[in-house]
Amino acid sequence: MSQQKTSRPKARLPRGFRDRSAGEIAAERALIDTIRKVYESYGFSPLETPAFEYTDALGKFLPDVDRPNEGVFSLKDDDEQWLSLRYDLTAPLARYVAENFQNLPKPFRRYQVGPVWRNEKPGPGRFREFTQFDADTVGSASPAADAELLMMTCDALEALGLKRGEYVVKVNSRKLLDGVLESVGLSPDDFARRGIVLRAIDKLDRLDRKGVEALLGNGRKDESGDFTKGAELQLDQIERVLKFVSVSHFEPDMRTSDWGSNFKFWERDFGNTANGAAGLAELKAITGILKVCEYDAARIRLDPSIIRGLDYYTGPVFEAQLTFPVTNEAGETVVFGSVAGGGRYDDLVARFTGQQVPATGISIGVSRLLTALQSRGLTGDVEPLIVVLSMGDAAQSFAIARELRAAGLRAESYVGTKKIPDQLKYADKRGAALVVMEGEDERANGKITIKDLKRGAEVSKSVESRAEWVGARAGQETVDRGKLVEKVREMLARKG
RNA sequence: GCAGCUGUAGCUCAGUUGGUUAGAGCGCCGGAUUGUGGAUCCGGAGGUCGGUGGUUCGACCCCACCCAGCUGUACCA
Repeated sequence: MSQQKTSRPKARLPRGFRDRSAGEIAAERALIDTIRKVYESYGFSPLETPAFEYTDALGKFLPDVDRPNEGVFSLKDDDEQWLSLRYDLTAPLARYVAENFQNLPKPFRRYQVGPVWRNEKPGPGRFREFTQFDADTVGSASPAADAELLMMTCDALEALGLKRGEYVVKVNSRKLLDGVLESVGLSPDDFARRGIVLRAIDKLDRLDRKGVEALLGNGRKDESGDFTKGAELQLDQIERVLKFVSVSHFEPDMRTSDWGSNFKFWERDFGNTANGAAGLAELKAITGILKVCEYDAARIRLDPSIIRGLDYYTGPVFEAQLTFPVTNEAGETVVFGSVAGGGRYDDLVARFTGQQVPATGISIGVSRLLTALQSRGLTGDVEPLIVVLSMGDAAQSFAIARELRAAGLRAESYVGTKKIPDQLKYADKRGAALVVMEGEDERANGKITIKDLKRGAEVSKSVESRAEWVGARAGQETVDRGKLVEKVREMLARKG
């Protein structure tokens, strides 16, 4: 026996994964339904792809090694080919488009919602399995496609109950930053240093100006003593880069709701570079559309510090942020990061077909958004539950439950083996609204008893002794058997 | 990956300056109460004190290594 003990498995969740129960599921379902309605109203259609893709389709082999990248969950199929769990919904879309190219309408517009997996170290609010909700337009190079996604994101957030000013969708273009770097004298081919600069700018949210300066220069040491290598820029180069991104970050006075003045400022600064000019042209086209459609800078704002993930974005990049404070599980107020992000990726499909297919998309982080919205009381509604106690044979209580279900109510019959007090405890724990009892007494008199658990709980607060509590029969009524459904409806309505 | 902190019952945690049978609360099971959820009381089950090795007459406690978790940081397509 002691041998068996040592081999007993420990009941534990793999780290970075979560169990989710009724309340959260209902809330997520409501959130997804709301977004879905908005996306469908724009003409996007659903697509589902499997959790697994061939690792090379995801582009996730380690450089020069015949083994998948760390960061994805991978396994070898029995034909020796590597499979990986998808880490986002964009790579599977690119594969789908490449595989079905000739049959798809162009532009191809689809939305997809589902879990994605990342094999990384989890942190507070960061998991290895989470849900994303994506919308993409494939096969259009027009800034109209980008502008539409921005407007649709605003509509979705507002459909979820967010007010103007409680969120902001920020736009930038990768080409702008390339223009800045070019004008500063950093070669576009210096990928390593460019990457460090991008990452440093991406950290503006979390670090102060000094920290970002250090990362752009010689490097930075954090509180734990760990050192991060910097981009080795000269002081005047750092100055120019920070001036560009600081439009919205360090100098609130320069934050402008007038898109035009930003453009003038940037044109002077780096409009003469090829990348800079191209980026400005894109953004002007997008903002022109937004203006006419009356999505002003209170909702969608240019922000040069928006960078997003490094690799596949080729033009405009987007990020939606919440502007109100959010309380986390520990009860602390936290600055909530982005709840959606995306951008233009013109080269992804070309990986498969060799032909460039312009594409743009945005992805809502469902799990994160849910956390934020829950603190504002967005919850899914669940039909009240009625528990029928088992007081004779099971068939009897099943019959009552069936009668209630036939009337469109949500009813379950107790299928355990316990006595009445425990059955009531069970109903209580389930959060049931009502309990129905039909024992020998009732049956003999053609009656049935219905108990309102919430009202009973109220009564118990003023009850001292057990005899009194038991005798009170709190919140319950006994009526003619034939009036079951009628009475149940009445009691449910009374609560609401 | 790097750094710091933490591992004792299903959960949250006490505890021993090294000394026989390791504790509490919650939860669970049974009872007081054969058909009434709260409150209260009684009883019970549940632990190789993260693992391995060492020091010692003796280790849950001290030492070394390992493992896991947490926090920060890096990476994050």
